[in-house]
Amino acid sequence: MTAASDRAVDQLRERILGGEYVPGERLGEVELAEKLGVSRTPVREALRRLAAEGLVDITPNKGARVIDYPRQDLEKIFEIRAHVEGLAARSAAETASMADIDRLDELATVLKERSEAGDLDEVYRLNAAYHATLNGLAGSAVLTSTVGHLIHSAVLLRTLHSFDPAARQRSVNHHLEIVAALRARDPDWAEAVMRAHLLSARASLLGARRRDEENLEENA
Amino acid sequence: MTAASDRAVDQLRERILGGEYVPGERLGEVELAEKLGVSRTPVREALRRLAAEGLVDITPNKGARVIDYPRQDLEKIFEIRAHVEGLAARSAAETASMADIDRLDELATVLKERSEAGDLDEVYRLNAAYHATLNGLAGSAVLTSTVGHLIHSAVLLRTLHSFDPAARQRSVNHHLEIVAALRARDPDWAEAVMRAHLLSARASLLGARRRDEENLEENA
DNA sequence: CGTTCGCTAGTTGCATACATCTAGTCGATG
DNA sequence: CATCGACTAGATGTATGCAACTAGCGAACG
Repeated sequence: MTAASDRAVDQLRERILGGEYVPGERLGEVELAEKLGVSRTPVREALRRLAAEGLVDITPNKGARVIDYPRQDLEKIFEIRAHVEGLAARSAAETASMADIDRLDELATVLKERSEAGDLDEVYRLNAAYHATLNGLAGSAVLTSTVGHLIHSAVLLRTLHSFDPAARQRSVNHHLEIVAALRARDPDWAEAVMRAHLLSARASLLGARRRDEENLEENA
Repeated sequence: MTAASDRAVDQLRERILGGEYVPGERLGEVELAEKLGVSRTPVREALRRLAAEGLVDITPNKGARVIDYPRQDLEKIFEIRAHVEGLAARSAAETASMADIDRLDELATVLKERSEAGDLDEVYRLNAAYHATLNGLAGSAVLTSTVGHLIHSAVLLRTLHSFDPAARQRSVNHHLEIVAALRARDPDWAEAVMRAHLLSARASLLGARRRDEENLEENA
């Protein structure tokens, strides 16, 4: 479970989150083993671990596929995140060090730049890093791993792609405002903004779905 | 990942949750393989899956141990559960069928009996079943699996053992009240009781810790 | 006497061979 | 001609052998 298996997990995760494998796509063991230059054993391990992270779905005797959540679940994910990450933001406001907050500030600032430049891929990465960092500051391994799964599922479905420019700007501002709340050591404020941030994302998602359905009707 | 591996997972989970292996205890692959009558491969699979469920902790090249959360994390777990299962109760109040509610009612009723009879082992089992059922009613696989991990960690540490009789009776009453809220189709009520239920459990936990520390001082 | 190096036993990680299951195709039969 | 069944290729599941790593002990050296 060292070199080979770890590398397999990292590479697979990156490829899945990077969109190289689309949701629902089959992930054959032998194919992956050849592509990664290892035997099937570490590949199996990797697939099991990714299943644990919620990135792939394994059916006995039938193999692994990239997970494909229904849209409804995705909305639920944002509701849960609104609560759980709200808690994390609250904790962070109470315990984070100045160095931690500075790091978060840096992420939020660069994120704002990249967003204004229209570099969506980088916005993804930074957004994930921002949330992962903040959740880590809550200082509870349980909380971090809990939310980790949820974030993966969301990134997977390219949530941000559905954002219209106005929503994206709101999102960027939320990130900065949360940093301000942390600096002010104000748990209530931090929690409230984080909740707003994620519920706003959820709303954008609903809007995107409505647009998708309308487009479908047009093309029908 | 069929017969052998599944059986291994089920047996190990039962033994861990049943307290046969205590937190921190080492879980050697060969030993388990012999005990379960299979080879090391399915045992390894099983350990990885249990790690995914949050029941064991695997360190590369050093093997698996039963997980051992610090008390602090346990409190965090109940905070998160209060939020997430609160959501689940809300959803259930909106969508559960009468048959579902009857099933939950049955569980809560038997649980009350067993609690009054002092049968704590059975109370554990029924309590876990009650929460698992209710979370399942929310109709979101994501939510169910998210909370599943959290519940495992809690059961693992024998939370209920720390309950004094008064707290246990409160807990039993909460279960029944939630059923009533579901029958009334009142999401707000259901959510509020569930939150109270879990925050009450968290408070009992804090009380138990205080008692433990006092006992330690006495024995010192 | 304490520290460090090397050895050894035991465990985990990886690769490979074999067993079992699934799905698709071809052919036989009503 | 349609349908059912057996066969076959390809995949996953399991077992086992070998390699690499960890930890613990003991002896040699400073």
